[in-house]
Amino acid sequence: MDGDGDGTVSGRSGPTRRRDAGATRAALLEAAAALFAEQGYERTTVREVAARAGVNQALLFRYFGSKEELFAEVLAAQNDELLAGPAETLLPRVLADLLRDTDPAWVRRALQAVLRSVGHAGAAELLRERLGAAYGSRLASLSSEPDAELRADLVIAWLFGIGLLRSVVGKRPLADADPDQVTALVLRTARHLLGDPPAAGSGD
Amino acid sequence: MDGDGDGTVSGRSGPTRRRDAGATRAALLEAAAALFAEQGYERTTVREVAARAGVNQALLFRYFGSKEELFAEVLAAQNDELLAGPAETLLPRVLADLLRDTDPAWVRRALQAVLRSVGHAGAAELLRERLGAAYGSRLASLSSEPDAELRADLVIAWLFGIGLLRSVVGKRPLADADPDQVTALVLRTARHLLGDPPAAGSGD
DNA sequence: CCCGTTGGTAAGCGCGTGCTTACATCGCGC
DNA sequence: GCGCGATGTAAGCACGCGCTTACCAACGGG
Repeated sequence: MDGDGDGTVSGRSGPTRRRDAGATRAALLEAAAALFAEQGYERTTVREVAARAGVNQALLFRYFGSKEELFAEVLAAQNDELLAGPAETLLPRVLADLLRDTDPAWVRRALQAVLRSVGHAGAAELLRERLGAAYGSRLASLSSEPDAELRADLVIAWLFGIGLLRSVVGKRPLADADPDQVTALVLRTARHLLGDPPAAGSGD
Repeated sequence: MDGDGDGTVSGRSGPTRRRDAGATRAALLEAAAALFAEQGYERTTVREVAARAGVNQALLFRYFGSKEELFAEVLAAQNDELLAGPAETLLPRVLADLLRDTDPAWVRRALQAVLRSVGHAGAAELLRERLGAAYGSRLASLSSEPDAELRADLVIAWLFGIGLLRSVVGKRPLADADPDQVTALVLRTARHLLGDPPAAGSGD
């Protein structure tokens, strides 16, 4: 920052931020997750992500290789979070995530990102092969019907539809509804669809 | 097609197709509807639409003004189709559209187009202000619960979620499920959620 | 037949996108 | 202190996008 350091000769003035690769990388990841959730993959540009992270866009490519790989890492970083917990608490927890009105931690916004990015193969794959598969097997374990897996899929479809209609589309009255009221209706109806749970201790 | 008509001087060889503005316009509309349903708005380029319609892309702008207006016309052209019929047949009919496996007439593919284009304001508006509002009032009329409108919204969310998970995401077993089986499950469960219909003839 | 309007074409424009390049400087280990 | 690799910067590239322009010829009416 000495007097002769204004670098106007070539416009290459070098670093003005303290160097911290880890923080830079985390800032990009968080900015990307937020923007993908708000706008979806297609409408989010790498310049926007870098600006929100407060870094130069070239760093996005240095740390993540491409926009595509950044998206993959955003999804992967949130994958475990979305799959945590046992089957019995799955529905209330996913509903809580979907219905939460205050700004959640970015790690909880994956569903919004993928719902807004369904045209992207990576998002569709996450919905189908990871979330869908994991949610499906857990929800099916709550039903003793012969078509338990199909019923589980219909519940998953409902969850995603709720997220879509409330947060992405903004349809009232669902968009403004009291989360507890929605949750109560959904849990009761899902219970009806799934039927009785398998007997836990009836085996001889 | 005479020997001296190879037009290599300026590359402006003039028309090679018989002129029919109406057919051209319809071809563009149909091609756009199909591509928007397959790929969503963002990933569909005007060159693709024109190529599928078998016309020069400049005609897209001549007849529709912009890609944006083309999309609006595609949605508008399918709006009435999606809203036809009374409340009692709404669910079976929308489900039939969503679950139909053979290539439907393009006019019936609006839901897929909008589900794949939810990031686009026009699609979101259609889902919210037109389809959502119309479906909502009709479904709410099938319920005598005090929160009938919210329950109707939850049914709409389900419909959209089913379309999303089956056609856009391709999640099995829902993607491969027998339409009649799905319809039976959904109708029964929706009936449970909506509760008893209003009394039709109890007034004196 | 002539002329004006209409519909079709090829080529090109301006801009924004994802991505790259070259340079500067920091920070750490020796 | 020095050297080198790591990290940050500004500028720029190649390409594709939506859209425009200029031209040609078909078509229908007078």
